[in-house]
Amino acid sequence: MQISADCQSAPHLCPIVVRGFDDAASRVALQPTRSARRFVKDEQIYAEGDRAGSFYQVVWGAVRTYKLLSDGRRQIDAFHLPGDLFGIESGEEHRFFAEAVGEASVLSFRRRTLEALAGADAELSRRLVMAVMRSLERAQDHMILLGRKSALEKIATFLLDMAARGKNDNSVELPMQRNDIADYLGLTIETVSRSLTQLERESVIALPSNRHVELRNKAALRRLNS
Amino acid sequence: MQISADCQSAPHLCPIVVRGFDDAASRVALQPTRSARRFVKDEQIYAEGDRAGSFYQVVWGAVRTYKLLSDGRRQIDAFHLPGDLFGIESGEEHRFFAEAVGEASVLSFRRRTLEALAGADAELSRRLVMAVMRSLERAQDHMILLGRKSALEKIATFLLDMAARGKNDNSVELPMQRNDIADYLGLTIETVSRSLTQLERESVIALPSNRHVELRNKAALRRLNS
DNA sequence: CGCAAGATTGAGGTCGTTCAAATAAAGTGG
DNA sequence: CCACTTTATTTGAACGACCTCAATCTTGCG
Repeated sequence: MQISADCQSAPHLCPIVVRGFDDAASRVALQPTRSARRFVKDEQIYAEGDRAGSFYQVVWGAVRTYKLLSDGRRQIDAFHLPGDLFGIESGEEHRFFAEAVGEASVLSFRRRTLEALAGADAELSRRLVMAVMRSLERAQDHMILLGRKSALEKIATFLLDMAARGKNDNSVELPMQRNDIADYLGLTIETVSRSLTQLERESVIALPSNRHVELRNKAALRRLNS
Repeated sequence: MQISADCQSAPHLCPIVVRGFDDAASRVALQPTRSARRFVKDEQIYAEGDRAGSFYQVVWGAVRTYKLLSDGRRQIDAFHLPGDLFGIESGEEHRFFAEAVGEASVLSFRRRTLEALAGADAELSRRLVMAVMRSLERAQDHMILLGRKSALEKIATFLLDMAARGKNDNSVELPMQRNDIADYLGLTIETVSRSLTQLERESVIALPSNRHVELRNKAALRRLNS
């Protein structure tokens, strides 16, 4: 696939640029193996233990990566939105499961290609470090949430984060259902639901529909965010 | 400071090699700014918000990195043992507090020096990615612990991890106190104490002293580990 | 419309916390 | 080395936040 002006007319077929990968050199270096692949809701992109021959970038839709305990308990470590890279590994195997949250379009890149190019291109390599570092920072921020925040604080942090990642600052379109939110925040669906209801009762948010949250009182959310 | 044969006679003055940084080139590249600095128990190495001009390597002792919520709740994200690097940042500021757990000796490296060298040395750069990736993997494993494991499972995982990192597989010398374990596992000191006591009652471990744990039944611990 | 899946709500239970007290260990100065 | 203080750890009892189980309500979709 060639990166071309078609990206204007058919953006879903082209790699979305992310901070740190937005110059011409990187775009060539990161040329995907083929055009974007479409996944249906809950379709698996890769499984834990799969050989990590590729990594991925969300074009549109959302992707969840998660781990499972032997008895089925699930911890979602991240939601990946358009532009986000996921599936980069240091070892030979994927350490998570990756699934489409809803319908999603995902580009894949050959890992060996990037490694070869990164070996020759120090700047690209430095940028790859930065991309991984950003994942690390997200993971680290999530640890204090999981370990030390109350249910209400978790929900507040989650909503503010989703708002910051979306287009509109005060209106959040959630790509995932309660199920996924619960497993991301280390809660049950019931507690997620009750917390959202409570915030709505207190007029901190409005819930016009299941997937749509209006942030009415961001100051209150920020106070909960600590 | 020169890397020399003195490292044999006075190892605490020399950079400890870590996997991925153990060849001659890396040793020169990672030449520390000065000899190891010694920190007393609970002494701060850097604070959240400090300019991240250096990063560090533990020579001996242990270091904790942690975040605080506004009301003082603390989440320790990692314990750093001899050989471990910490304090590598993608931005300009440190995102954690770092303190010596007990008495500790720590080497520091100028960040700008490494960045310059990594720009010229693709291999060193690739290894830096790997080092950061290993941190990321640790953080990701810790998320499922914090979000989905019970107190007993958390303690079991912690003990097995400490055992794997230490010299002796069945005898763990803990460098930190209950306080730190609690804030690492997202528990209270009381729950940590009760969980350890319970494992001792069940003869899964023995506690000859506060800081010393003998793993008597690793199979049982692994079962709890998931 | 009718069904299945998702979300909410309620009631009750549980695991981990909180608060309090007792015990043990580690310093400290004589 | 011992008495004394301080700090760390353990233990107990009661509470509470979140979970579990169950029922109801809502939404989405053939």
